[in-house]
Order: sequence, then C-alpha cells, then structure tokens
Amino acid sequence: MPLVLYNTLTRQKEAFEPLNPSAVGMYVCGPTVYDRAHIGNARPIIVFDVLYRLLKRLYPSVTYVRNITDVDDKINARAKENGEPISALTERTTRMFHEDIAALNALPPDIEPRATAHIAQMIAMIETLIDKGHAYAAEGHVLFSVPSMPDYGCLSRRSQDELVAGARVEVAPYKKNPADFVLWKPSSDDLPGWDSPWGRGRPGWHIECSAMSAQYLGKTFDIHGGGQDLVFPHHENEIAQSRCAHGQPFARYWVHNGHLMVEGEKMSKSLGNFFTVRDLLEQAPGEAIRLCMLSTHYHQPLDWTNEGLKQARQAMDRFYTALRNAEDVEAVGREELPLEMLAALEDDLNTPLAIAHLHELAGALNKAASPEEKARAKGRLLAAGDALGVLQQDPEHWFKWSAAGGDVDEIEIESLIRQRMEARKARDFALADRIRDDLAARGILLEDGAGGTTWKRA
RNA sequence: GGCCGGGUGGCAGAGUGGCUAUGCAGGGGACUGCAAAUCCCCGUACAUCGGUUCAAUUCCGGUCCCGGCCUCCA
Repeated sequence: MPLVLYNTLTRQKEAFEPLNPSAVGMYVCGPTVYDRAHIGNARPIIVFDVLYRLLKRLYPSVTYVRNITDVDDKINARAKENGEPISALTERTTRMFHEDIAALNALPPDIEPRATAHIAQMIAMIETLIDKGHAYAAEGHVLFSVPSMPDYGCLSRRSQDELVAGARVEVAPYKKNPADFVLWKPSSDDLPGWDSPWGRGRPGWHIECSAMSAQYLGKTFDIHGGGQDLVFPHHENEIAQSRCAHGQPFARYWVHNGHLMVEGEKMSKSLGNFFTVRDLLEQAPGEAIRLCMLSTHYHQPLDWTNEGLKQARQAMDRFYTALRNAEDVEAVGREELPLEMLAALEDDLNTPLAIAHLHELAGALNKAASPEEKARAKGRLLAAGDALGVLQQDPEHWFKWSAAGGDVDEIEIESLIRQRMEARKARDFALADRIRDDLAARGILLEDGAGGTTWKRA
C-alpha cells in the first residue's frame, strides 16, 4: 500500500506520489524564537518527525527543511522588554528549542535555515513580484496585490469578497486593497533592518518561507506542513508569493496538524493552563510526552490532560517491561518494520492504530515461549517503536528516570533489595514487606521476577 | 455570517456496509509467601430523526450539540 496523506489543498486523502522519488522534499514551518517552546509547538514537531521517519524508510533520499524565524516583531518586543540584544535572545531561544525537542526524540531536520541569513533571497523575490505586477511599493512598504492573483484563497477556500467583508483590522492607508499583505516594511533605527530598494527595512512574515523553501527544495516540491492555524493567512500567502514569483506550482501536498487543548479548554496564559515543553519534561520522560502526543490522530484536535499523560507513561512502562523481561535475548529483525505497523502509518499517519499495534507486539513478546520466538518478537517491537521514535533506550534507563531535581540513591536501593532478599530467604516476610513498603513510600516499586528483583520509579 | 473538523462503551481513542480495534479503569481466575509484573476470561458502544439497502455505527438528507480558523497564534 502506498503512503496516503490528507491534502488540505483538495480536502481529501490522496496517494503520495513524489515529484522525484529519489529526492523527496518536505518543508515545515518552524518556531519564532522569542520564548520557550510550549506544548502546542511540540505537536507539529513530533507529528512531522514521524512523517520524516516514514519518508526516510520509503524513499532513498529525503530533505526535511524546518526554518527558524529570527526576525519578527514579537522578538523585537521581547528583546526590548528583557533589555537584551536581539541576537542574544534568538540564539538562546534557538538553543533551548533544540534541547527541548531533542528530549522528545525529534530528529534534527536536514536543513534548518534562519530567516536573517536569507534576506537577499527575499528581496530578490519581492523584486520579481513587483516586476510581474503582483506587488507594489508604497510609503516604504511593499505589498502583495491580492487581486492580481485570481485564485488567491484556494487553500483556505475563501473568496476575495469574503476576505474584505470579514476583515477585522483597520486597513492601512497605503494598501490598495484591504486584503493586500506586507512583503517588506520599513524599520526605524532601533529595529533590525536591511538595506533594500525600498529603504532600510525588514521582511514581512510570509516571504521567508517562500524564499527558503525555493532555495533548498526548489520552486515546486512535495510536502509542506504546519499547524492548522497557519492555513490562513500564512500558507495562503506563501502560495500566492511563490506561485506568482515563479510561475509554477508550489507545494503539492499540504499537511496540517490539529490544535491542542488543555484539559478541555483552549490553552492560554490567563487560564493558567499554559505549559512549556520544559515544564512537562520535569514531570514526565520525553518518550511519554511523545507517545501521548501521538495517541490522537494528528488531524484531530488533541486534548492534553494529566490523565492522558499518565496513561501514556503507563503504556511506555508496559512496553519497556516487555523489553526488560526479554533482556536475555538478542533482538532479531529489528530493521524490518512489521507490516501492520507500516500500513497504519502509511494510512495518513494513523498513529493511534500504530500504538494499538505496539500493544499487540508487546503482548506477543510477553507470551513468546521459545528463545527464538522471543528474539523475533523483541525485534518486531523495537522496529515498530523506532517508526514512532520510541523504545530505543535501555529499559533500565527508562525505569530509573526521575523528575528533574528528584535524585535517587541507586546504591542504597540495591542494598535494600539485597537485605530484603536475605529476609525472604530466612522467611522473615514481615521485614521483607517493611523494606518493600518503605521503598514504595519513596516512590520505588519492586517486582520479584524469575531472574531476581527489579525496581522502577512510580 | 463564512470555511473546516467532530459527536463511538466508565474514560481515552481507532475503524468498518454484515465478522464489533487497542489501552486504562472495573469484575473473575492463574502465578506469587503476600504483592507487583505477566497470562487467561468477562463487561456488546457508536448524538438524534428520516432515507437507501437483504443488512448502517459505517452511505445520503434533516435536526441538535461541541470545537477550531477568519491578517502575523503550531
């Protein structure tokens, strides 16, 4: 079965046929680096990481481009607020972003272009748009002329009349049409700016993605992804800029992840349900966060709850328990993705179904009778986990994870376990149970297995 | 108002025109000194009203709810 993706452009699932199967390209809108990544930012990172892993499995060469937006008015405002140079803010935030998403097992993209390193390409593109009659300069600004593109609105399915009728903002006097959007705007001396044919200024938001995707993936490329909220205006405007400048199709498949709610409510700072990835990493291991994120289909809204995170962690415990109990055998066939797993992912990234398969594979491993069967079952579970970006660490490491700051003394625990073993041998179960209870009170759970006693954090 | 998604068992969450996932929680059993983990068994759900059909949770239409987006928020 071929890969099928829901394409926002056509509003239906379509078989994915790359332009060039030996060079697949994917562009995903990355972060604006002015603050820590929040949990909502993490969803596209994880979703498109799964897609990237799948594409790499299906095609010999995949180029994944995810930009860093390091010029933006929110950045300017935050830097001013902090009293620090803009570059200090963007560099620090970029570093923290990398740390946070690495903890979620997201592979780095092949190319991670920064907007400020591509100003020349943006200016060139804007000049082309002016030359072709799709843009005009006015009062130091350059605006894209929406009426110059007859099928503007094809992605979000809006007509130009609706846009004008629904416009909520005050229309700037230099706009010829209320729907026109900014390609370039002037900068005062205290703001970042670059020399341009229209004076010193800075780019509008949308142009960077058009310029950078063209540079690294070509004018027409396979997949463009991002959050659902970007469909309009950001992606609509990218399409307008790129198609009008290049005179050829832009991205062929548009993939958008749904939004995230927290405990049934929209996430917002005022409701106090706003979490950063960092906050979450202090409560749960990255893999649990990742599994939780993948347990709802990417296209659906996801309700992020404490209970959901707890269940994801329990599920990971179950998988790692199966692996820990199969420690004695070497996995066989771990490079080969089980077919049902591949089928689930190829069907528009059905990760909830894929996770169900993970449970079945863990059950099969638990039930495996012979060492040969066990080795094969272990290989299958590991391969399936790898497709989702989980289960690749040492089970012992997983079970000994502790929240940041909460140190456990492993030496002491091992010593207490030995004391308990002695007590059990002497049939002093009162003492043995007291040791177990004391450890439990400290969040350490003991499990007596055939091969001895193991422990894990509650 | 416009555009888009939804309403599935106690909860989460896939899926399907007839064979009714998966996990958690709950009940029973095996194993265990007792537990834990693991294994086995058990709970027959698809908002509502019509229609199509031999057969609909799944297709079509109406109704009622819920959510998102509508100019810089992933």
